[in-house]
Amino acid sequence: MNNKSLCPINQALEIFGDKWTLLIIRDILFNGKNTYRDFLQSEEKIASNILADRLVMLEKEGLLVKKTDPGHKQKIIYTLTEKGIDLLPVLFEIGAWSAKYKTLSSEDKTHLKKLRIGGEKLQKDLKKKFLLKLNK
Amino acid sequence: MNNKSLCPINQALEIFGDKWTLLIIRDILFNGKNTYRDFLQSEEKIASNILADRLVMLEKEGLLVKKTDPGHKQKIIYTLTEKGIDLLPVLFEIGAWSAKYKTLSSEDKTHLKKLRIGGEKLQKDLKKKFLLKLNK
DNA sequence: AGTAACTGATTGTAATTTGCAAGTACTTTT
DNA sequence: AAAAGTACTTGCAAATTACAATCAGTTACT
Repeated sequence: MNNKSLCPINQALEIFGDKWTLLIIRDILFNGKNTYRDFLQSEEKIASNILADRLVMLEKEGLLVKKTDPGHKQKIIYTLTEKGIDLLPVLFEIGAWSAKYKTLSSEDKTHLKKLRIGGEKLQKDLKKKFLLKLNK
Repeated sequence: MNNKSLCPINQALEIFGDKWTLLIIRDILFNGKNTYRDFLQSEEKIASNILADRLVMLEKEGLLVKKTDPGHKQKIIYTLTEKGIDLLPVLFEIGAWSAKYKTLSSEDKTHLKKLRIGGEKLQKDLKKKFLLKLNK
């Protein structure tokens, strides 16, 4: 499934047009996860080989970087680059769509409502927060 | 790959989290396509069995409806429902992301620039246009 | 009326991707 | 020294996708 076209939608889908990639990015952006274990343990139970594959791909594509935790040689912290952080608006719109058409848990509903009310500002703040993480 | 979780992102991805579904919707929304042949002939060369599968799924999920062309019994016109049309913001954001990070054809670049300048208004107009199509 | 082209599919088979369970190699904790 | 935690890797079965061919009804042409 390689390079079907130069269409912007298609080019984007060649990176995150699958069932798992955006879930990993969601975990980082909304659920505070940043290690292999974190991702493995998330609700949807991604398989370890798929996870490894996607992490390599996302790094290759420049959406995230690996950093070893200082004082914890074995631990690897996955951090989004700006290119990755900039998927925030995409995830917001997907969330908004689900909020309108899917039955969600009341937890998710209030969470999404907050996001909708916060809107632009909240997205900017979130982006700033992750850019800080990236640069330290 | 069924019902991994109730997370809004995941629920959405279970519908359009693959390489093809959003391309079909893009074709309808941005490229004026609305028949099986149209979709088959688009740049990325979707296989006919995959296309058939996705169209059935999208109808089942309520994102599009089939209408037979009056005066052309064989021809089936695929039309987005509001649920489908409401993926417009998602596609916009994906386009914006690609505009920032991918090398695009100059054609696509000017197209996306127009969309960015048009912004909200353009999205509203597009939605109205497709709602009209749906209701006639 | 007969034939060719067009329509939305379906079928069969090979290639690819995913899912699952187990294992590896190294590090940190106890 | 042993146990638990870390990021993966491996092997194999199952599911999905890709590709080419075919089908059956409809429309257009002569």
